Amino acid sequence: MAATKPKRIAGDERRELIALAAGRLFAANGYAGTRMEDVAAAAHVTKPMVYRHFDSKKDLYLALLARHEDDLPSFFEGVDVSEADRSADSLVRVILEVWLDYVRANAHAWAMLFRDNSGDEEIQAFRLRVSRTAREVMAAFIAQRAGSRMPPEQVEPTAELLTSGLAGLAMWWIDRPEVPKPVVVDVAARMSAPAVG
Amino acid sequence: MAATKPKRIAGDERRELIALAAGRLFAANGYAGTRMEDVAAAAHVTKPMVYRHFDSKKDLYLALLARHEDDLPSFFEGVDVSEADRSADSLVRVILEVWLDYVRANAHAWAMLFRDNSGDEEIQAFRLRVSRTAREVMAAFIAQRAGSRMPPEQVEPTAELLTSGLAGLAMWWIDRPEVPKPVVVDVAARMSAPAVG
DNA sequence: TCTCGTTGTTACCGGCGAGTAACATAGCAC
DNA sequence: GTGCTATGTTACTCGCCGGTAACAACGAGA
Repeated sequence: MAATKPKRIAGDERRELIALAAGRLFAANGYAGTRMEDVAAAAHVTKPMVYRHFDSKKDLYLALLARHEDDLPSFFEGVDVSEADRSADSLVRVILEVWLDYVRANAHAWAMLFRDNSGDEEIQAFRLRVSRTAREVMAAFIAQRAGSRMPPEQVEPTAELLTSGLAGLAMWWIDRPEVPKPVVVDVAARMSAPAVG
Repeated sequence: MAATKPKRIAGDERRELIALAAGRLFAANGYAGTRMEDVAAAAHVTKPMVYRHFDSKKDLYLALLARHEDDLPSFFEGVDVSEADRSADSLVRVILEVWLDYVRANAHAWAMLFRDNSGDEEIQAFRLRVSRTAREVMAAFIAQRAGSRMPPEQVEPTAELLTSGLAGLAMWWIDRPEVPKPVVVDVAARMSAPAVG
């Protein structure tokens, strides 16, 4: 739409443009919620061009996931490992900083790898609402218990970390019936302590 | 297939059987990965029966989500709030116990509300692999830093809680560009401390 | 026993979207 | 200029699956 005349572009370059567009769409709308025609349109091409570069929709999606997976370890390279002069706490903070930079710079990749995505807008909205409620309940609890010891602007992100972490821990436990409950309680209690201890 | 003769059952009862079967399938295979015909078969009925009780596939899915959402607060009722004689830490542990009981008893509901589910088996497998790798890396880090202070069987669940929590925190931050990075670093560092401090 | 509403089935429609065949042309090699 | 290949398009096919019409029979109540 920028150019009325379809511009001819080298294959490898076009492939990158398609991958880029597809990454955005998949991250935003999920696998089922993204149509190949949309991908093509977003890359300013038509469907057969997409299929010239990727065998199938799943192939395209998995290719993107694989690429992002390969990129992941690269963020470690940013960590300055001259930790001799660093306190333990300081090292962790450096790692977290680099990690957050990576996340910001690769939001699409992060979303594809870790964000939930049913593909349906209404369902998405419902789950967002549930998550928000859980976060609010948790935030209220944290504010009540950690109150004065935590800056207000840190309450919500702390609540998000805890609810997400506990939800993940729950799934982990569901998949491992052999793990005794006290173990999980101990873990959850210890990790919750900085927020609600 | 148990009975060769199709058994006649009261409407409300049938509706519950369909909801139950659908819950299992949706939790296991996700929204896109579940066909209405499968739901019907799992409830030992045919498709039109499902549509007699639920207007559409989405209606069925949302009805289940809504039901589970309504059930959620019920687990709080199990908490003995006579906290006067309880230490702060003990109260948190009681809450966690009750919560875990709820999770075990309602695994399908929990999975529908919080588990990611693309619907495609291969994609699912890929994401599981990425999560497992992340958990392993984190577990190694925790073992190295918290080493002697943590029982070995608690390392993996702790790693799972942290990776899930940080992934969630990252998504939260991506959606809120206005939040300054130091806030997120502070939160992540404080909450990580019990594991890697 | 006859009726009628409820429970159930078989056998279909229709559309959406993944994937493709066949054709068009830009532009480099010579 | 004259091919020849890589890049691009139009215009389809086709299967899957959500949803439905039409019909069958059970069994409670008269």
